[in-house]
Amino acid sequence: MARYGKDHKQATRRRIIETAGRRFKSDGVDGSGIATLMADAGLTNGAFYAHFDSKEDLLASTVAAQLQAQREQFGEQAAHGGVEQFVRSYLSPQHRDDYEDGCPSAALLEEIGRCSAQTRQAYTEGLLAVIEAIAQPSATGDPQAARVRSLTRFAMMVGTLQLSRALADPELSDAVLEQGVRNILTLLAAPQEPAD
Amino acid sequence: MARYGKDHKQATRRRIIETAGRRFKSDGVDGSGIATLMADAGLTNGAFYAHFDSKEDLLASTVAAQLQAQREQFGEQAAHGGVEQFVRSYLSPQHRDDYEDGCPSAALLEEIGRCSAQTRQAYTEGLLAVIEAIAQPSATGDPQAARVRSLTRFAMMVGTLQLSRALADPELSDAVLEQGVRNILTLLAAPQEPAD
DNA sequence: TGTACATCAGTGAACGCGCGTTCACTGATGTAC
DNA sequence: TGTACATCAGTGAACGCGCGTTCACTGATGTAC
Repeated sequence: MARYGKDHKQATRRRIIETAGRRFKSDGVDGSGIATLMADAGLTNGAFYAHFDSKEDLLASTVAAQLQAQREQFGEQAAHGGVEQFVRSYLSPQHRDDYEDGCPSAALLEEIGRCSAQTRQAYTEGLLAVIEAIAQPSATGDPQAARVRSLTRFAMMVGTLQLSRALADPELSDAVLEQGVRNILTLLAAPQEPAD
Repeated sequence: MARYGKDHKQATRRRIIETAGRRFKSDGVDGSGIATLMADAGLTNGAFYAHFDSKEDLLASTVAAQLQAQREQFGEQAAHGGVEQFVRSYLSPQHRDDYEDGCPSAALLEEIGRCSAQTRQAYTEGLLAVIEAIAQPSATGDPQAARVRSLTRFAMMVGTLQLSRALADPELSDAVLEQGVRNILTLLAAPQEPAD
């Protein structure tokens, strides 16, 4: 064996992915250079390619890890506080002002939309797993339709959070978040299949 | 006078802003270099700084122009086809697949969120003007509350379009757009101020 | 009418810089004997 | 136990490249006389 234990390299890789997730979310993918990403993990730029094939490879791994962490977090929130508390927490000023620890979809959706089909595939699968974790377990009828409803409500929460981040007027931003909560609760209470 | 008429430079500036809007929306701001932006307008890179102070100056001007064009377009759509047709058109596969001619908010919201306060101020004002153009003229009660409701519904449409662009599964993407239309129509039909 | 000059939108080469990526090297450890 | 060697995660300088930005220059036009 070499100078490190057999789990050392794997642990380093996980650490890079973890700090890169925070950096990507706060500064954007194009705004985060390899040297900075590695410095965040306590390393120098040269070691990067011992762990990843390319920057896009890191992005795909990071997105998958972020979504997995979100799935666990949302699952707990939904189990403890119910759906309403989850919605209030997502559409809160605290979440709006915290890019680093916030929702990866809200921070990276646009850039993911412009990525390769492979990266988008990884995103799609990870997001569907998140959706399963927060979906109403009591949902009746077609499970595929219930999945689409949850996914769409989630997209609407993402858009609301993104707009609240872009608005320059803090009061307006707060009001949009509050209205967003009302809208999502309205959708959750509405009859789900009108006429068909 | 010089070799061009007195409106020539102004017309060139408008042309740069117009082509830059399309390029920014399809390739992203960081993905669009000055040389490419100028070539799109039939010019070379050197002429850029006779028209704009910096790339961010162009971005702010472009965002303002894009929102003004969208205000006119949405105003016509809402007047001719009503709100429902406007929603169906916004959340359509055609719009999803057309970045260049599509909604500037859907393409640039994330990047705007990371911009200077000045650029975000320009965005906020332009977007509020768009919202005025599509707001229900028959809206009752507090006009500020009606504005927030319209803005939030719009944010939700933006998020739905963005997610449909990021999903790798075309059928799922279509289904999310359709569910998005249903959700927005549900919100439009819902009583607007439950209990207060 | 003809010539010399002023104007200024646009050209295109060059600037320094930071990017993603490569690679020869380091040095702490485990293994062989 | 002691010495020589193999391993390999990580270092740090260097690569070519395209970025945003600058600037001396061009050349078609209008003006002066």
